[in-house]
Amino acid sequence: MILERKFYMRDTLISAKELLGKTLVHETSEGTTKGIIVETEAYLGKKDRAAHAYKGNTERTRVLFSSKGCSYVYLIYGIYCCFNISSGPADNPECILIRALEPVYGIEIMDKRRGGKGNIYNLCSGPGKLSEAMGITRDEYGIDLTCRESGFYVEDTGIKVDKIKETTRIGVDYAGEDAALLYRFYIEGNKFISRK
DNA sequence: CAGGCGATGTCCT
DNA sequence: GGACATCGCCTGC
Repeated sequence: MILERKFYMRDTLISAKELLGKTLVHETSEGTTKGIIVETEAYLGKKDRAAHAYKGNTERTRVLFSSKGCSYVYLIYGIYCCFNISSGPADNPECILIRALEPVYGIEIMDKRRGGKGNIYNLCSGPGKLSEAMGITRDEYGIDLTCRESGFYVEDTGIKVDKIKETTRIGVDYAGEDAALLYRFYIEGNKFISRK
C-alpha cells in the first residue's frame, strides 16, 4: 500500500525514521526499479542552518513551501542529483533526504544506468548513486509521491525494522551548531548504507 | 586502503 | 564569485 500524504505531514523526524524499511518505486520507459529505504536524513527548514529552505523560498526550494509528499530533486556539484521528499506540518518547509536504498527489483536496469559494474552494493549506497540507479533527475522535481498514477511512489510492504541508528548528517559542516544534530537515520547492520 | 582532489553547473550573495 | 546534503579516480603508504 502506498504511503498517503498524512504520513509525511507529521513531525519530519518521525517520518524520516518511519521511512526506513519502506520501498521506493519508480516506473519508467526503461522499466520499473524498486529499493528499500535504509538511510535517511531530516532537514528542518527554517530552524536548521543545514537546510536549503533555511534561506527562504527560492526557485529551487519552492516545492518545499507548497506541498507535502512530493519529490524535491536538486543538482549537487554540477553532476549528481539528490532526491528528497517534502514533509512536516503545513507551512514548515521541511524534507527528508533519501541517502541509500537496498535494491530489490529491476537490479539489471539499475546496474546498466550505473555503468554495468555488477556490484549490487555500489548501486544505491549514496544520494547521487541512488538517483542515477533509480532514474531520478530534475525532470522528477515536484512529482506527487502519494498516488500510483505518477509511477513514482513509496510503498509499505510490511517490512519490520529492527534497530535504527541515529547520528550526525553527512557533509553539513558549514551549518555551525546544527551540524551536531542527530538527524541521520539508518538501519543498523544493513549492508547497503552510504557509510558508517 | 585511506586521503586528496577534480569534475561541472546552478544557486545565492 | 564562492560554495555546494557527491562520487570515483589517483596517489602514496
